[in-house]
Amino acid sequence: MVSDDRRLAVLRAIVEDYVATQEPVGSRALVERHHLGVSPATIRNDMAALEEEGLIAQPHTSAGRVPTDKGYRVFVDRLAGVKPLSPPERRAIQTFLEGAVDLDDVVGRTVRLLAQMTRQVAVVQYPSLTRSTVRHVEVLGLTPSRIMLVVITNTGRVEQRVVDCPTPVDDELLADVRARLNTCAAGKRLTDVAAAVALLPDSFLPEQRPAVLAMVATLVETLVEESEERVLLSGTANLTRFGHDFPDTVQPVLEALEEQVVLMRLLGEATSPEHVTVRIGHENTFEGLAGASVVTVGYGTVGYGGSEEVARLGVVGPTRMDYPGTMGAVRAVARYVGRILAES
Amino acid sequence: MVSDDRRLAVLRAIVEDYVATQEPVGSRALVERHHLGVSPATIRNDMAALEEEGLIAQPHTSAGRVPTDKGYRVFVDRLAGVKPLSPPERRAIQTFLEGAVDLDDVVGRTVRLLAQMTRQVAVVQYPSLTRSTVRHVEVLGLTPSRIMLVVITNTGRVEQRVVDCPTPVDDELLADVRARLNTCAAGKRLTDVAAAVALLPDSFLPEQRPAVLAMVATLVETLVEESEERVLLSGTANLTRFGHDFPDTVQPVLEALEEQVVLMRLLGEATSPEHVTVRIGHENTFEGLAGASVVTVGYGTVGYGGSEEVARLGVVGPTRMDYPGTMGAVRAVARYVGRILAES
DNA sequence: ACTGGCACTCTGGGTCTGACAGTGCCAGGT
DNA sequence: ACCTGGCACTGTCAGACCCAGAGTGCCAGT
Repeated sequence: MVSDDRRLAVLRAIVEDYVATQEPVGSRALVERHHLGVSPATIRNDMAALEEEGLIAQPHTSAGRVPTDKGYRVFVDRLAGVKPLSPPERRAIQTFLEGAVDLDDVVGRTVRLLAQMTRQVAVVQYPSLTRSTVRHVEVLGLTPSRIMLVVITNTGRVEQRVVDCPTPVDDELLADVRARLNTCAAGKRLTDVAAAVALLPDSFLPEQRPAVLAMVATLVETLVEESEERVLLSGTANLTRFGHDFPDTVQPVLEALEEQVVLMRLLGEATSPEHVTVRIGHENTFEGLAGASVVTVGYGTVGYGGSEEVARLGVVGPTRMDYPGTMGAVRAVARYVGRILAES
Repeated sequence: MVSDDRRLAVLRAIVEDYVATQEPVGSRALVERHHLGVSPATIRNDMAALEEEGLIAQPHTSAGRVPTDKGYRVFVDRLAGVKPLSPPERRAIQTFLEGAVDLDDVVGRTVRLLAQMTRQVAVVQYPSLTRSTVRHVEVLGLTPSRIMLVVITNTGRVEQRVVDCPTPVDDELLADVRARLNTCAAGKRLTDVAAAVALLPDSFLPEQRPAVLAMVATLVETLVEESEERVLLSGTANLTRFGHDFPDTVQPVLEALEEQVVLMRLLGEATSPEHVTVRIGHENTFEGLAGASVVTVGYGTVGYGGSEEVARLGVVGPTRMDYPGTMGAVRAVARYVGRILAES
């Protein structure tokens, strides 16, 4: 059918215009701006059909049409590509990220960059502990019975925890534990460390065992707990830009973004780890985000023979967002971050 | 003068009512709620005098009066005390904070707690590096020419940085550097470390010197740079609660809060380190915060013979806030955090 | 020094109106 | 079978208008 093609063209035009103007778009404006070679009346028929299918809706009788969540879905899936960035933009990303001095700085710069580029709220997950490996375990005596454990991962992340040992630990034992912990754990994936060190205490003298047990237990606990990973947020001020229909829209979003758990779910629920994932409006499981869309993608170290995803990043914005542009920005930033991480 | 006393009482009543109702308060309502034993007309005279002094103002002719920034200032300085918390509240603080497992957790819990208690935006500065001391420096070889430095402070904070050395470094040299760095730096205040390690490279063999120099330089740089300290933020959703006169009020505040620099200034500009400091409206140097008040206080380790301030925390809210209550909450939280930090 | 009374002024909310934009449908043309 | 022009209909939005209410300032009286 010829009309099916045109209907989709109309949908695309509606989405584009609505995103640009923020106002319901009518049949006349449509034929004027997009040089479809037909009359408004014809468009109206197509619009009626689109509305029938649930892809667009009108706020009230005799207002223009507005895309529904489902309409955006079709737009994203079938009508829009990912808009690649211009070379200058790419250069800007690269130079900005390359200035970072450590992992915190990389993540911090990334989140700010993303917020600024998309003019929306950006979310970046710290590189995952569970998928990365242990580079080194350090054991330090603070006092005879207080030990500090420091774990350093191959992504440059550092975790530390203080342990209260039941019995004092002398320097010799300390060095011993350090050495043996490292032989057991170094190079292992964090998820595998628990198994690797499980039998370690047995190889120590009985009177040393309680202290060693405490340390090992804390180590394992640290790795497990911290795999509830941290996320960084930036650009909340951008939310106020669409503050016309305020607090109803912004308040729940802000609240959602303050909940670590919700954030993690947002990032985690991606269907495909590799490609840019878009969740539109009610597709979000958290109801406060019913009016928001989330665009995410995995990023990670690429290069060691195949890409391995380490964590995710993305942005949160209103359903009426520039999907191609946002997806392009998110994807580009993810690639560059992955590259930076791989280098360090 | 007897009337001077009453005038202040009127000011207090106006502030309290306005904070409670968010609406301009008139002479009639005043005499009804606060049983001042005089007639509205008398109050009106007092109000006229207060307005003369610039302590209150009326939004338009024939509306009630609203406190000015200057009025709040007088209220805070002369009329209001710090409202102590109830014992149950104190217990709640304590148990909540005691559950923390490491420094990040302490700071994270603190900021969330403060936001929740005051129902405003909370800001907590990480315990300062510059005022704290080095507990341990760890030097790790990642590859022969890539070294990772890890600094652990007495507040439990960890900073790490990767160094690219001009020449390869073998394990022996590594151990040597580690040992000597620690003898030089351990126990020193971070600000003094630069001086303490300045001469260190000279004691190494000429061919080792470049590598050692690189490490020392990075170490010093880390300590200096990171003393631009980090701050944590929570409760931005609370801003929407007074969203009546929206974006104009909230937008600049959100923007200000995203700027690390502004945040640091906010916390840093306190006049007195020990006591709760309140900056009201235009007293804030950042103009985006002209409609906001900032309540801050220093916190730190107490106990080692005298209290030493380590960092600051506080909240940001509208000028029309409950000052006594907010000040009480801020002070109480600061005390408990200080105690927790001292213990660990 | 305080009070009651009075005239004045401004805001806020309610209703009403006309202009406007956009639709749905129908009848006619290709 | 599809497109088009025309027309009647419907809802929103902005402006005009008005009234009631709240609050003030001032003055004369106690």
